[in-house]
Amino acid sequence: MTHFDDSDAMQAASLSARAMAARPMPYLEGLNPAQMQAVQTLDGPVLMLAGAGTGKTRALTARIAHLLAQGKARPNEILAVTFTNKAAREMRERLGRMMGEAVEGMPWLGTFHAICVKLLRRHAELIARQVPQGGELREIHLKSNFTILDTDDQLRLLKQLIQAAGIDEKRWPPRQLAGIIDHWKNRAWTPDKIPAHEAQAFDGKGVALYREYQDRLLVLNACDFGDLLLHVIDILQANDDVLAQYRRWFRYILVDEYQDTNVAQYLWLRLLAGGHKNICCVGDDDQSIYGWRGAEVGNILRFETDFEGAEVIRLEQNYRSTPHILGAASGVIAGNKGRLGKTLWTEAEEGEKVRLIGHWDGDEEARWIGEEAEAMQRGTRGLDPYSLDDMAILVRAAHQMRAFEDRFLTIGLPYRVIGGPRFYERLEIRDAMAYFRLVVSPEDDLAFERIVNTPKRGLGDKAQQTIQVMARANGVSLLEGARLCVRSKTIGGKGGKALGELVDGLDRWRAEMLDGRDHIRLAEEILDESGYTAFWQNEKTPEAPGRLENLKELVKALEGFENLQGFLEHVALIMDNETQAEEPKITLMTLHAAKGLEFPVVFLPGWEDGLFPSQRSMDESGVKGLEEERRLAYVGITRAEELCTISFAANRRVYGQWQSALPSRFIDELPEAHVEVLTPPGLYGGGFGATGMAAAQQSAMSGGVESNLQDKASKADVYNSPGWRRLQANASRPIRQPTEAKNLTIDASAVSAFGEGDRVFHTKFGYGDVTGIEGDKLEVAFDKAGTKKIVGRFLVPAAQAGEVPF
DNA sequence: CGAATACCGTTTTTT
DNA sequence: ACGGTATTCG
Repeated sequence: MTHFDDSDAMQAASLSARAMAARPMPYLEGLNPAQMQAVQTLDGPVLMLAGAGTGKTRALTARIAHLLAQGKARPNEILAVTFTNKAAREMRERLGRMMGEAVEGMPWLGTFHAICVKLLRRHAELIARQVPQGGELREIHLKSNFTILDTDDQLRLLKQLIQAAGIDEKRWPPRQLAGIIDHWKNRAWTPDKIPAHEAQAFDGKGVALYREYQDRLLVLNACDFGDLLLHVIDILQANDDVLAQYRRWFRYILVDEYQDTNVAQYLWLRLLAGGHKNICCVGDDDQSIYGWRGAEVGNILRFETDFEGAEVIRLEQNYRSTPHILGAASGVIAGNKGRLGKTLWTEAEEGEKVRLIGHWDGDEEARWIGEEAEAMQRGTRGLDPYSLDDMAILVRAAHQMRAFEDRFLTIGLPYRVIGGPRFYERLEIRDAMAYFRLVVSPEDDLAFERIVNTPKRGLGDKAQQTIQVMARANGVSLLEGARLCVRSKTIGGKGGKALGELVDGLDRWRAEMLDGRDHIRLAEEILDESGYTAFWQNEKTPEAPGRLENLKELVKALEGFENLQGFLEHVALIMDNETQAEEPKITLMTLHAAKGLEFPVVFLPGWEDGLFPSQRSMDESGVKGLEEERRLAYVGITRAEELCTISFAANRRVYGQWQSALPSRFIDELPEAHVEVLTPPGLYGGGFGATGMAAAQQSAMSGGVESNLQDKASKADVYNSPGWRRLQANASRPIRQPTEAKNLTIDASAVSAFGEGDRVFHTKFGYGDVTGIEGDKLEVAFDKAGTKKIVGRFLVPAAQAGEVPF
């Protein structure tokens, strides 16, 4: 066994650490007393309770700098864990800036998963299982070149196991089983540790399937994301020598976003921090919003008892938001029980109150926010103009974004959506990666299954089953099975020929790779010769051009790596889609995605009971669920630096059905002193001056809407919540009216660019025909997406977008 | 085998 | 309403 071969290096490292001795400490400059304490309390357990916007990353990086400068540890002796690659990258960059060239490395700064992969590659052999194979039990070890499965592979595997067990897939879908296994893994429960009351899961067969799944993974030499952590815990628990080694090695441990840790991560940290207890956890119990995926707020609440003698340091001075915004946020979060408690304060100017406005329906809400954003862009009511980059709309659920997208496309307001599938989990990227995987590891059966009929090669279920049978009968991989099928003509005809070509292609690419051919060229060749590129070129869906674009990006991403193997090693964990700065855009994202971000101007729409707080959350998790929703509200408000606008709609289309709702109970919890109620025109006798064209337009619109909506709730019902009435009584200012004459400004270039009957392309809606022109907006009948009104600058002539007539 | 149709589910998401 | 998937039909 060779897993201790780094120990000499460790010794050397800690010796010269002391030699580094004290140096000037510029990184301490400008820290407030609490931050200073958090930075300088180096030994023993520390809980840094860092409220929103209190400079936690700054303190964290300064702390690392201090550890290094004080000679307490060398860069490779500090374990610094984050949840996301983004957070890890940010910390690394900041540290680099702070320390100059002094730190190269920090090899152990990374996500839980990235660090686990590193550890697991060293000690994979220590993971062993008795797996039934060919009628007897065989001990199988994990090998250090294991592959990391994506969710798709995982699901396919589970589906196979469910089918093999003769379970009805309809009633017991693989997704559900994946969820259950994930839940168990979050708790660090291996198959033999599932408590009795949970063993009934999945028709009583969950545990058995879990066990089979783990067996299969080992045979495939693969891990899912949960395993990365679980295996490392297993190794540390079962091998005292390894544990002791790492406890000595990681002299100081730092953990970011501690409130998001699950049980497995907690156990992992406890194991590693067990000796010296030099662990500093940073977090905010009020921002724990990931309970639904296994995060345990309890971890942070229990910190002081878990780590005896822990020092708790509160960061409470906020550098982000105005007093009104902080006041509103504090008022809401005060409704939660069992908090560790913090009082945020700021030296900032009072600023604007949080604004609250109700709308008749979701479309009107989107319309109002769109116009408000445009007004802020120009500068309104004596406020300086804001860039669209300074504004964000934060929603509870992704489907709320649609109303905004539709509206913004119509008025031509540039927007950007954060979230959605990450680059590497997109269909085309995973397909391409499967090809690469298969070239690098021909025995990767999951990759083979993925691409054997992608692009279509005339190899359907039947042919694929034949390959499976052949492979199993001969005890070889699917690729080899396929080769046998071709040779023996078991699969003949068109499909057989195509399969033969695929097998030959894979052989050829692999040979080229082993010859040391340039991996970028090779990647291009693989995608071209396999027909994958052509497949998307022939596809006429609106997504196709984007997918080809992504494939190009994928090949470009290869530049950063030595070879295909190296690329595949890292890609599953590291790749995200970095969006490059373009023209200013308003940002649209979920509240969850907004955690850790900040914007001068924030809109929080959809504050209606049932939507936010989410009914489902309350049904499933009761008070705990409601409290998590409340923390989400807190997170949302505290994203705002200067101006925060909360809104709700009385009526909303949900799953195609109009539904009315009451204003969110969180609205009732907003302290009056920090809130200004904007009065919607027309709702209270229309006493506010709607004038001229804008008013006419407004009433025309609501009239049109209303007539279609007989079943909507009456206004009186809707605006009757106690909190809303209380706040309404305080209403100070009429709503800003839609801006005069906007529709008279016509973008001449847009008008002249297209004519009726033109064939056009839109990146979201695909191809369509121009059926009408109104001012600067075009009415386009899209082939797939229906008829939309769109500003000309979002459209491209179809021929230019690559559509081939007929 | 591949295209047309029936059916289902529908909060939040990282690695 | 809608989009993804599973089944059915040609």
